Amino acid sequence: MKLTTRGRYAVTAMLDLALHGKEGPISLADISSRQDISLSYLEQLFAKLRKSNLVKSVRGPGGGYRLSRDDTKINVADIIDAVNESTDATNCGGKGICQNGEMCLTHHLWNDLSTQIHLFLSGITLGQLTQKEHVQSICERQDMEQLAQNEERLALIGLDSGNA
Amino acid sequence: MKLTTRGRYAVTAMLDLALHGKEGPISLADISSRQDISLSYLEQLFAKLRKSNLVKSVRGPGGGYRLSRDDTKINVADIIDAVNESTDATNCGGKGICQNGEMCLTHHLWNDLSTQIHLFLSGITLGQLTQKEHVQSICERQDMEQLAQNEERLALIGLDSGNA
DNA sequence: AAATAACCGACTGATTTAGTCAAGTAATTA
DNA sequence: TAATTACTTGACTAAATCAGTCGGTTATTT
Ligand code: FES
Ligand code: FES
Repeated sequence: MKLTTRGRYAVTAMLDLALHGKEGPISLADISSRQDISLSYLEQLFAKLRKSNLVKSVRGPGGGYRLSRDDTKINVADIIDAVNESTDATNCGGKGICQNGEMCLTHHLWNDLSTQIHLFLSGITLGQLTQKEHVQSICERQDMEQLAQNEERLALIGLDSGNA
Repeated sequence: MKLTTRGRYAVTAMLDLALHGKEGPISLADISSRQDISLSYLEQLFAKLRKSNLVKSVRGPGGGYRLSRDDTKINVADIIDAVNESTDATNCGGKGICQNGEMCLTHHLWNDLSTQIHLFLSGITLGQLTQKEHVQSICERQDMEQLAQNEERLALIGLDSGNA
Protein backbone atom coordinates (compact mmCIF):
# COMPACT_ATOMS: atom_id res chain seq x y z
CA MET A 1 0.00 0.00 0.00
CA LYS A 2 1.32 3.33 -1.06
CA LEU A 3 -0.66 6.55 -1.22
CA THR A 4 1.28 9.73 -1.75
CA THR A 5 0.74 13.08 -3.39
CA ARG A 6 1.16 11.41 -6.75
CA GLY A 7 -1.97 9.28 -6.44
CA ARG A 8 -3.92 12.10 -4.84
CA TYR A 9 -2.92 14.53 -7.60
CA ALA A 10 -3.92 12.02 -10.25
CA VAL A 11 -7.38 11.51 -8.78
CA THR A 12 -7.86 15.24 -8.24
CA ALA A 13 -6.86 16.02 -11.82
CA MET A 14 -9.13 13.32 -13.20
CA LEU A 15 -12.03 14.62 -11.14
CA ASP A 16 -11.35 18.11 -12.47
CA LEU A 17 -11.50 16.64 -15.95
CA ALA A 18 -14.80 14.93 -15.20
CA LEU A 19 -16.25 18.18 -13.86
CA HIS A 20 -15.09 20.52 -16.63
CA GLY A 21 -14.68 18.32 -19.66
CA LYS A 22 -18.37 17.99 -20.58
CA GLU A 23 -17.73 19.79 -23.86
CA GLY A 24 -14.35 19.74 -25.45
CA PRO A 25 -10.91 18.84 -24.14
CA ILE A 26 -9.31 20.57 -21.17
CA SER A 27 -5.71 21.76 -21.20
CA LEU A 28 -3.32 20.74 -18.46
CA ALA A 29 -2.62 24.45 -17.92
CA ASP A 30 -6.25 24.87 -16.87
CA ILE A 31 -6.11 21.96 -14.46
CA SER A 32 -2.79 23.21 -13.14
CA SER A 33 -4.18 26.64 -12.30
CA ARG A 34 -7.43 25.34 -10.79
CA GLN A 35 -5.88 22.59 -8.68
CA ASP A 36 -2.51 24.16 -7.86
CA ILE A 37 -0.53 21.30 -9.32
CA SER A 38 2.73 21.90 -11.17
CA LEU A 39 2.15 21.77 -14.93
CA SER A 40 5.27 19.72 -15.58
CA TYR A 41 4.28 17.26 -12.93
CA LEU A 42 0.80 16.93 -14.44
CA GLU A 43 2.41 16.14 -17.78
CA GLN A 44 4.23 13.28 -16.13
CA LEU A 45 1.06 11.94 -14.55
CA PHE A 46 -1.06 12.25 -17.69
CA ALA A 47 1.50 10.34 -19.69
CA LYS A 48 0.76 7.38 -17.40
CA LEU A 49 -2.97 7.96 -17.41
CA ARG A 50 -2.93 7.92 -21.19
CA LYS A 51 -0.91 4.71 -21.30
CA SER A 52 -3.53 3.11 -19.05
CA ASN A 53 -6.24 4.29 -21.44
CA LEU A 54 -8.00 6.48 -18.93
CA VAL A 55 -7.66 9.70 -20.96
CA LYS A 56 -7.33 10.69 -24.60
CA SER A 57 -5.27 13.67 -25.76
CA VAL A 58 -6.10 16.25 -28.42
CA ARG A 59 -3.17 18.22 -29.78
CA GLY A 60 -3.00 21.70 -31.20
CA PRO A 61 -4.64 24.96 -30.15
CA GLY A 62 -7.78 24.39 -28.15
CA GLY A 63 -6.54 20.90 -27.43
CA GLY A 64 -6.08 19.12 -24.13
CA TYR A 65 -7.32 15.94 -22.52
CA ARG A 66 -10.68 14.26 -22.24
CA LEU A 67 -11.77 11.14 -20.40
CA SER A 68 -11.49 8.13 -22.64
CA ARG A 69 -14.80 6.73 -21.39
CA ASP A 70 -17.83 7.78 -19.40
CA ASP A 71 -17.04 9.14 -15.93
CA THR A 72 -19.27 6.48 -14.40
CA LYS A 73 -16.97 3.84 -15.88
CA ILE A 74 -13.76 5.11 -14.25
CA ASN A 75 -13.15 4.34 -10.59
CA VAL A 76 -10.59 5.65 -8.15
CA ALA A 77 -8.63 2.40 -7.92
CA ASP A 78 -8.13 2.50 -11.71
CA ILE A 79 -6.51 5.91 -11.44
CA ILE A 80 -4.26 5.04 -8.52
CA ASP A 81 -3.08 1.89 -10.27
CA ALA A 82 -2.36 3.88 -13.43
CA VAL A 83 0.18 6.11 -11.71
CA ASN A 84 1.96 3.14 -10.13
CA GLU A 85 0.63 3.39 -6.62
CA SER A 86 -0.75 0.00 -5.80
CA THR A 87 -3.54 -0.76 -3.39
CA ASP A 88 -1.70 -3.94 -2.43
CA ALA A 89 -0.73 -3.92 1.25
CA THR A 90 1.29 -7.14 1.25
CA ASN A 91 5.04 -7.23 1.08
CA CYS A 92 5.09 -10.21 -1.24
CA GLY A 93 2.71 -8.94 -3.89
CA GLY A 94 0.12 -11.47 -2.81
CA LYS A 95 2.37 -14.45 -3.49
CA GLY A 96 2.95 -15.47 0.14
CA ILE A 97 6.71 -15.77 -0.15
CA CYS A 98 7.97 -13.13 2.27
CA GLN A 99 10.06 -15.35 4.47
CA ASN A 100 12.52 -16.87 2.00
CA GLY A 101 9.85 -18.62 -0.02
CA GLU A 102 7.48 -19.32 2.85
CA MET A 103 4.50 -17.33 4.03
CA CYS A 104 5.12 -14.82 6.80
CA LEU A 105 3.04 -14.62 9.98
CA THR A 106 0.99 -11.63 8.91
CA HIS A 107 0.44 -12.31 5.22
CA HIS A 108 -3.29 -12.95 5.59
CA LEU A 109 -3.77 -9.75 7.53
CA TRP A 110 -2.25 -7.59 4.79
CA ASN A 111 -4.08 -9.54 2.16
CA ASP A 112 -7.40 -8.87 3.85
CA LEU A 113 -6.51 -5.21 4.20
CA SER A 114 -5.68 -5.06 0.50
CA THR A 115 -9.05 -6.42 -0.57
CA GLN A 116 -10.74 -4.08 1.87
CA ILE A 117 -9.04 -1.04 0.37
CA HIS A 118 -9.54 -2.21 -3.17
CA LEU A 119 -13.23 -2.87 -2.63
CA PHE A 120 -13.67 0.61 -1.25
CA LEU A 121 -11.72 2.48 -3.91
CA SER A 122 -12.95 0.52 -6.89
CA GLY A 123 -16.52 1.12 -5.75
CA ILE A 124 -16.19 4.87 -6.19
CA THR A 125 -16.45 6.28 -9.72
CA LEU A 126 -15.62 9.76 -10.96
CA GLY A 127 -19.28 10.09 -11.93
CA GLN A 128 -20.36 9.50 -8.32
CA LEU A 129 -17.88 12.07 -7.03
CA THR A 130 -19.10 14.75 -9.44
CA GLN A 131 -22.59 14.34 -7.98
CA LYS A 132 -21.54 15.03 -4.37
CA GLU A 133 -22.56 18.50 -3.30
CA HIS A 134 -19.36 19.25 -1.39
CA VAL A 135 -17.39 18.46 -4.53
CA GLN A 136 -19.61 20.74 -6.57
CA SER A 137 -19.25 23.63 -4.13
CA ILE A 138 -15.47 23.32 -4.06
CA CYS A 139 -15.51 23.15 -7.84
CA GLU A 140 -17.45 26.41 -8.01
CA ARG A 141 -15.02 28.10 -5.62
CA GLN A 142 -12.10 26.99 -7.77
CA ASP A 143 -13.77 28.28 -10.93
CA MET A 144 -14.26 31.68 -9.32
CA GLU A 145 -10.65 31.80 -8.18
CA GLN A 146 -9.42 30.92 -11.63
CA LEU A 147 -11.62 33.61 -13.19
CA ALA A 148 -10.23 36.20 -10.79
CA GLN A 149 -6.69 35.14 -11.61
CA ASN A 150 -7.36 35.44 -15.32
CA GLU A 151 -8.73 38.95 -14.92
CA GLU A 152 -5.66 39.99 -12.95
CA ARG A 153 -3.48 38.55 -15.65
CA LEU A 154 -5.40 40.33 -18.41
CA ALA A 155 -5.22 43.61 -16.52
CA LEU A 156 -1.47 43.23 -16.25
CA ILE A 157 -1.14 42.57 -19.96
CA GLY A 158 -3.26 45.63 -20.64
CA LEU A 159 -0.95 47.77 -18.50
CA ASP A 160 2.11 46.28 -20.14
CA SER A 161 0.96 46.95 -23.69
CA GLY A 162 -0.11 50.41 -22.61
CA ASN A 163 3.37 51.08 -21.31
CA ALA A 164 5.16 49.52 -24.23
CA MET B 1 -1.49 6.40 4.28
CA LYS B 2 1.85 4.75 4.50
CA LEU B 3 2.45 1.06 4.92
CA THR B 4 5.98 -0.18 4.47
CA THR B 5 8.16 -2.94 5.79
CA ARG B 6 8.49 -1.00 9.02
CA GLY B 7 4.83 -1.30 9.95
CA ARG B 8 4.63 -4.87 8.77
CA TYR B 9 7.72 -5.84 10.77
CA ALA B 10 6.30 -4.20 13.86
CA VAL B 11 3.02 -6.08 13.64
CA THR B 12 4.78 -9.33 12.87
CA ALA B 13 7.12 -8.93 15.84
CA MET B 14 4.26 -8.05 18.16
CA LEU B 15 2.31 -11.07 17.00
CA ASP B 16 5.36 -13.23 17.65
CA LEU B 17 5.45 -11.77 21.14
CA ALA B 18 1.77 -12.54 21.67
CA LEU B 19 2.28 -16.11 20.52
CA HIS B 20 5.43 -16.90 22.50
CA GLY B 21 5.33 -14.60 25.47
CA LYS B 22 2.77 -16.44 27.56
CA GLU B 23 5.35 -17.07 30.25
CA GLY B 24 8.30 -14.78 30.67
CA PRO B 25 9.82 -12.16 28.42
CA ILE B 26 11.08 -12.89 24.90
CA SER B 27 14.42 -11.62 23.64
CA LEU B 28 14.68 -9.69 20.41
CA ALA B 29 17.28 -12.23 19.28
CA ASP B 30 14.57 -14.89 19.42
CA ILE B 31 12.13 -12.81 17.42
CA SER B 32 14.88 -11.94 14.99
CA SER B 33 15.71 -15.56 14.27
CA ARG B 34 12.09 -16.69 14.04
CA GLN B 35 10.85 -13.86 11.84
CA ASP B 36 13.99 -13.12 9.83
CA ILE B 37 14.14 -9.50 10.89
CA SER B 38 17.46 -7.78 11.54
CA LEU B 39 18.14 -7.57 15.28
CA SER B 40 19.37 -3.97 15.09
CA TYR B 41 16.30 -2.97 13.19
CA LEU B 42 14.07 -4.66 15.76
CA GLU B 43 15.77 -2.66 18.49
CA GLN B 44 14.84 0.50 16.66
CA LEU B 45 11.22 -0.58 16.31
CA PHE B 46 10.88 -1.73 19.91
CA ALA B 47 12.19 1.59 21.16
CA LYS B 48 9.12 3.15 19.57
CA LEU B 49 6.78 0.40 20.72
CA ARG B 50 8.01 0.91 24.26
CA LYS B 51 7.54 4.67 24.06
CA SER B 52 3.95 4.05 22.98
CA ASN B 53 3.47 1.75 25.95
CA LEU B 54 2.74 -1.35 23.93
CA VAL B 55 5.59 -3.40 25.39
CA LYS B 56 7.59 -3.55 28.59
CA SER B 57 11.26 -4.47 28.71
CA VAL B 58 13.19 -6.65 31.15
CA ARG B 59 16.95 -6.23 31.14
CA GLY B 60 19.69 -8.68 31.86
CA PRO B 61 20.06 -12.39 31.12
CA GLY B 62 16.73 -14.11 30.56
CA GLY B 63 15.27 -10.69 29.87
CA GLY B 64 13.48 -9.41 26.81
CA TYR B 65 10.13 -7.88 26.05
CA ARG B 66 6.58 -8.67 27.04
CA LEU B 67 3.29 -7.11 26.00
CA SER B 68 2.36 -4.32 28.36
CA ARG B 69 -1.29 -5.38 28.38
CA ASP B 70 -3.45 -8.30 27.37
CA ASP B 71 -3.16 -9.26 23.70
CA THR B 72 -6.89 -8.74 23.28
CA LYS B 73 -6.37 -5.09 24.21
CA ILE B 74 -3.80 -4.31 21.51
CA ASN B 75 -4.97 -3.77 17.96
CA VAL B 76 -3.08 -3.52 14.71
CA ALA B 77 -3.73 0.20 14.23
CA ASP B 78 -2.11 0.87 17.62
CA ILE B 79 1.07 -0.85 16.47
CA ILE B 80 1.26 0.87 13.10
CA ASP B 81 0.74 4.26 14.72
CA ALA B 82 3.47 3.50 17.24
CA VAL B 83 6.13 3.11 14.57
CA ASN B 84 5.11 6.34 12.85
CA GLU B 85 3.19 4.93 9.95
CA SER B 86 -0.15 6.62 9.99
CA THR B 87 -3.41 5.23 8.70
CA ASP B 88 -4.36 8.72 7.57
CA ALA B 89 -4.82 8.90 3.81
CA THR B 90 -5.35 12.65 3.53
CA ASN B 91 -2.63 15.03 2.51
CA CYS B 92 -3.67 17.66 5.02
CA GLY B 93 -3.79 15.48 8.13
CA GLY B 94 -7.56 15.77 8.25
CA LYS B 95 -7.52 19.56 8.50
CA GLY B 96 -8.88 20.30 5.03
CA ILE B 97 -6.24 22.88 4.11
CA CYS B 98 -4.50 21.30 1.15
CA GLN B 99 -5.04 24.09 -1.35
CA ASN B 100 -3.39 27.04 0.40
CA GLY B 101 -5.77 27.03 3.33
CA GLU B 102 -8.82 25.80 1.49
CA MET B 103 -10.14 22.28 1.08
CA CYS B 104 -9.02 20.40 -2.01
CA LEU B 105 -11.42 18.62 -4.35
CA THR B 106 -10.73 15.14 -3.06
CA HIS B 107 -10.40 15.74 0.67
CA HIS B 108 -13.61 13.92 1.58
CA LEU B 109 -12.61 10.92 -0.46
CA TRP B 110 -9.32 10.46 1.38
CA ASN B 111 -10.98 11.16 4.66
CA ASP B 112 -13.52 8.41 4.04
CA LEU B 113 -10.73 6.06 3.02
CA SER B 114 -8.87 6.84 6.21
CA THR B 115 -11.80 6.00 8.46
CA GLN B 116 -12.35 2.85 6.43
CA ILE B 117 -8.79 1.69 6.94
CA HIS B 118 -8.73 2.70 10.57
CA LEU B 119 -11.99 0.89 11.32
CA PHE B 120 -10.62 -2.26 9.77
CA LEU B 121 -7.21 -2.23 11.43
CA SER B 122 -8.35 -1.10 14.85
CA GLY B 123 -10.93 -3.87 14.84
CA ILE B 124 -8.24 -6.56 14.74
CA THR B 125 -6.45 -7.40 17.98
CA LEU B 126 -3.33 -9.47 18.51
CA GLY B 127 -5.47 -11.83 20.54
CA GLN B 128 -7.75 -12.47 17.58
CA LEU B 129 -4.80 -13.11 15.29
CA THR B 130 -3.28 -15.69 17.63
CA GLN B 131 -6.52 -17.67 17.43
CA LYS B 132 -6.50 -18.00 13.62
CA GLU B 133 -5.46 -21.45 12.55
CA HIS B 134 -3.29 -20.30 9.67
CA VAL B 135 -1.36 -18.12 12.08
CA GLN B 136 -0.92 -21.03 14.45
CA SER B 137 0.33 -23.32 11.71
CA ILE B 138 2.86 -20.78 10.46
CA CYS B 139 3.92 -20.25 14.05
CA GLU B 140 4.56 -23.98 14.47
CA ARG B 141 6.60 -24.08 11.27
CA GLN B 142 8.73 -21.19 12.47
CA ASP B 143 9.29 -22.85 15.85
CA MET B 144 10.50 -25.99 14.11
CA GLU B 145 12.85 -24.03 11.88
CA GLN B 146 14.30 -22.20 14.84
CA LEU B 147 14.81 -25.45 16.70
CA ALA B 148 16.65 -26.91 13.72
CA GLN B 149 18.85 -23.84 13.47
CA ASN B 150 19.71 -24.04 17.15
CA GLU B 151 20.72 -27.68 16.83
CA GLU B 152 22.96 -26.85 13.89
CA ARG B 153 24.52 -24.09 15.86
CA LEU B 154 25.08 -26.30 18.89
CA ALA B 155 26.61 -29.00 16.72
CA LEU B 156 29.05 -26.46 15.30
CA ILE B 157 30.02 -25.27 18.74
CA GLY B 158 30.55 -28.89 19.77
CA LEU B 159 32.88 -29.46 16.83
CA ASP B 160 34.74 -26.24 17.49
CA SER B 161 35.43 -27.02 21.13
CA GLY B 162 36.42 -30.55 20.09
CA ASN B 163 38.98 -29.13 17.69
CA ALA B 164 40.27 -26.43 20.01
C1' DA C 1 33.34 -10.65 37.33
C1' DA C 2 31.33 -12.41 33.19
C1' DA C 3 27.64 -13.03 30.40
C1' DT C 4 23.44 -11.36 28.70
C1' DA C 5 20.23 -8.38 26.65
C1' DA C 6 18.10 -3.94 26.44
C1' DC C 7 19.24 0.97 25.23
C1' DC C 8 21.00 4.81 22.44
C1' DG C 9 22.68 7.69 18.70
C1' DA C 10 25.00 8.37 14.70
C1' DC C 11 25.64 6.85 10.26
C1' DT C 12 24.93 4.80 5.57
C1' DG C 13 23.44 3.35 0.70
C1' DA C 14 19.62 2.87 -1.95
C1' DT C 15 15.30 4.21 -3.42
C1' DT C 16 11.48 7.20 -4.12
C1' DT C 17 9.17 11.71 -4.40
C1' DA C 18 7.98 15.83 -6.16
C1' DG C 19 9.33 18.75 -9.27
C1' DT C 20 12.17 21.18 -13.14
C1' DC C 21 14.04 21.86 -17.68
C1' DA C 22 14.73 21.63 -22.45
C1' DA C 23 14.06 19.90 -26.76
C1' DG C 24 10.76 17.76 -29.79
C1' DT C 25 6.33 16.75 -32.29
C1' DA C 26 1.70 17.37 -33.89
C1' DA C 27 -2.35 20.09 -35.10
C1' DT C 28 -4.52 24.71 -36.01
C1' DT C 29 -5.26 29.03 -37.75
C1' DA C 30 -3.99 33.20 -40.11
C1' DT D 1 2.88 27.75 -45.48
C1' DA D 2 4.40 29.83 -41.36
C1' DA D 3 3.57 30.83 -36.77
C1' DT D 4 1.50 29.39 -32.78
C1' DT D 5 -0.21 26.57 -29.40
C1' DA D 6 -0.11 22.76 -26.64
C1' DC D 7 0.92 18.03 -25.86
C1' DT D 8 5.22 14.59 -25.51
C1' DT D 9 9.37 12.81 -24.04
C1' DG D 10 13.34 12.12 -21.44
C1' DA D 11 16.90 13.49 -18.66
C1' DC D 12 17.88 15.62 -14.55
C1' DT D 13 17.68 17.13 -9.47
C1' DA D 14 17.17 18.16 -4.36
C1' DA D 15 15.15 16.45 -0.62
C1' DA D 16 13.12 12.92 2.02
C1' DT D 17 12.55 8.38 3.58
C1' DC D 18 13.70 3.50 4.20
C1' DA D 19 15.96 -0.40 5.72
C1' DG D 20 19.70 -1.54 7.91
C1' DT D 21 24.42 -1.22 10.33
C1' DC D 22 27.66 -0.22 13.93
C1' DG D 23 29.78 0.85 18.24
C1' DG D 24 29.25 1.69 22.58
C1' DT D 25 26.50 2.05 27.22
C1' DT D 26 23.68 0.50 31.00
C1' DA D 27 21.28 -2.73 33.81
C1' DT D 28 20.66 -7.50 35.57
C1' DT D 29 21.61 -12.08 36.63
C1' DT D 30 24.52 -16.04 37.69
S1 FES E 1 3.20 -10.39 3.15
FE1 FES E 1 2.82 -12.12 1.91
S2 FES E 1 4.18 -13.57 2.78
FE2 FES E 1 4.60 -11.84 3.97
S1 FES F 1 -6.53 16.14 1.57
FE1 FES F 1 -7.50 17.41 3.03
S2 FES F 1 -7.67 19.29 1.98
FE2 FES F 1 -6.66 18.07 0.50
